Amino acid sequence: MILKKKLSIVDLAKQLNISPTTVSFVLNGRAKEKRISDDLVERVLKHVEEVGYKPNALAQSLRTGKTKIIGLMVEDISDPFFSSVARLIEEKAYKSGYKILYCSTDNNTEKTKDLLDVFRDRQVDGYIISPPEGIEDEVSSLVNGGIPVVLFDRYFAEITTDHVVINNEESSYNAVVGLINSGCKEIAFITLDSLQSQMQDRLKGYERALNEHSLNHHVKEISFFQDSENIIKHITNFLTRKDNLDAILFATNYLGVSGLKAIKALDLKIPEDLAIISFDDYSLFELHSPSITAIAQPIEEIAEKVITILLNKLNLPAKYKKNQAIVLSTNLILRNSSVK
Amino acid sequence: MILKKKLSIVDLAKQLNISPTTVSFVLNGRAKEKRISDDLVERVLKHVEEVGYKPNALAQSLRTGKTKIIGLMVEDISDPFFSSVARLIEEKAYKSGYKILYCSTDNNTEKTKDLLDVFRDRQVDGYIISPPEGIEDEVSSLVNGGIPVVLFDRYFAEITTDHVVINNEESSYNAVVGLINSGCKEIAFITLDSLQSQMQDRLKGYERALNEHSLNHHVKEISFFQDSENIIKHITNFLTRKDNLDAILFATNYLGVSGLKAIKALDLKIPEDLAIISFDDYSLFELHSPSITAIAQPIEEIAEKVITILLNKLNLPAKYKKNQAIVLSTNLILRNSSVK
DNA sequence: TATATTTGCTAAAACGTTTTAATATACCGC
DNA sequence: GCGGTATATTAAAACGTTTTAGCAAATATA
Repeated sequence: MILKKKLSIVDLAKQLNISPTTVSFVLNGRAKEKRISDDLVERVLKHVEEVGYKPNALAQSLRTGKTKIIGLMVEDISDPFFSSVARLIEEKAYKSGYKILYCSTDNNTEKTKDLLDVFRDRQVDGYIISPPEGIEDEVSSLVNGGIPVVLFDRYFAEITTDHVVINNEESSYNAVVGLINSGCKEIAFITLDSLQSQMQDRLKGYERALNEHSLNHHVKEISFFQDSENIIKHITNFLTRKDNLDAILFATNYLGVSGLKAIKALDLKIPEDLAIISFDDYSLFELHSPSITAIAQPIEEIAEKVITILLNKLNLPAKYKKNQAIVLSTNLILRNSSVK
Repeated sequence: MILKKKLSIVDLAKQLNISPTTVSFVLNGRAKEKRISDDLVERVLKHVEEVGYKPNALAQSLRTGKTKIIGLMVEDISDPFFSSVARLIEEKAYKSGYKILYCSTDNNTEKTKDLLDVFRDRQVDGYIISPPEGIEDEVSSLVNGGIPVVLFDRYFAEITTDHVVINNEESSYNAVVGLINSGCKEIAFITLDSLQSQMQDRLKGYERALNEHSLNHHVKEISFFQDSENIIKHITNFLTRKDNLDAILFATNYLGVSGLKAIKALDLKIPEDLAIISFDDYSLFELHSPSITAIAQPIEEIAEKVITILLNKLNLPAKYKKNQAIVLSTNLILRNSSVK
């Protein structure tokens, strides 16, 4: 890769004594259609190869309106769930010639709106978003404007969009039933004070399981906008106040991690004093002593569905763009923390 | 954010009955310099505000040659170390109006070369790279071409570039000395078969510590291109063959994690049978039983230095662009796994 | 031989900015 | 009332593509 003065398609055309139009047609594979002679096609391609010409992507984008860039907004790229999904999405996107412009929303509505503006200014071709609360209108106008958008991890019930989520309610229902079957009676649900669909559904599943077995509800909602220190404090406080609990379901992996820290500090035994299940599996839960039962999301499948839907929308004619709502199943990985 | 037909600066000018040039000058804060009357400036700004005009970033980039995009290449965005650094870099970049185009290199030389081409085609203004082996020439030509590049986590001794790394040799030296002081005699180093600077330096530190104490070397190099399953197999095999070991230093966090899995499977006791220290701290090491001593990299500081250097290079005149080689210190977090 | 069709290629406009160089008017001193 | 300078604004070129519409020559049709 040597950085000479960059050649333009006009330079190229001059060198070949033909018009830029012809070069462009050849390069865009429209030679047959435009009846460029095979001789000339070959001459162009050979020369392009020789001088190592690369078109200016900006100029192409300006002219065509297509950037081949996908905007990816996740809650937090340093979260293991989101970074794993992002990794897989990136891989598949690059394979189809798309690049990823990314950002973390922090679940912050205003920040997200700004970021959407940035993406729009940059004219990304499509959006992949794990949306915070309060951006329904913005998502709507994108969708109504015919711009490909795929939501994941959560969605807005009020607006029709393509989205890929998991069966949150069923997942937490099954987890809680598992706890009940292993003898737990006072089961807490530690979650975020979030109205996002995935959080609400997880709550519903928890409540349904308890109701069906006539058990007491113990819900602790923690504000999303806390650092890890404070989350631990709140959980510690909750556990100290509620000293009759015998199990906890954590609604996200980082709540689970903070919970484990709190439990360790309080010197409680898992699962004897307290059985544990957490959403979102990862290596920590596997290696922990005792190992932690987790609701594993099908990360590969999520990424696969998200990018496939988006690429289809990007490349297929509008009439095929029916909205898809994909609901994937989780996998309850039973480990020692939930068996009394 | 409503998606009307997008207005151009020309439309705006027509509506105001002035020339696009004037609008452009006002919008770029060059009104004073260009002696646009205060009246007109106000009229323009008011109208821009009213119609919600946003300039087309592509056209701007095409004209100015600046994209306000930074290309970020990390080894693997789903690795906790890299995703944490990426997160912080992203945050600071956005604050200065820069966006991040990112990708994972997989430490794959060819893939990385392709990705560099993609970034160049997209005309990113600057590069942040944790480089794989074999891209010295590509990095050289960027640097020689006057394009801002900052390497991190590792660098190339043969070429002068700005880079931000940690004191790898000293860090592993100190870790090994720690193990020796707590009575270990047969200390293994499990690392990657990598010629990258950080890996070589970590190896050097290990060897120097052993040599100074006349102890036996036990180095296990694992190929980078393995999935986690195979890494565990190799470590298990190594541990089985070398049954006289009493301590291990892992050269990266995921080697550490795989090592813990292997150790668990072999039912060895930490630290009684085997003391453990790993590079790169994260929550798993803190919560593990016993907790795992780790060499923590100063993630905040790394991100801060990287982005500061890059932004300076992007915004300061060329003459100030002296290369900086930053070496930061790690923090050996002593936990139970390394105290016999 | 005149007319239509196909073949092979291109000129010029367009995308939406920024920037250079210029113009036109007003003001000033003398 | 004339040269000079400051003031206020703009026309046009440039960035590097793609694409529309069209031209000329060659071939087919009648």
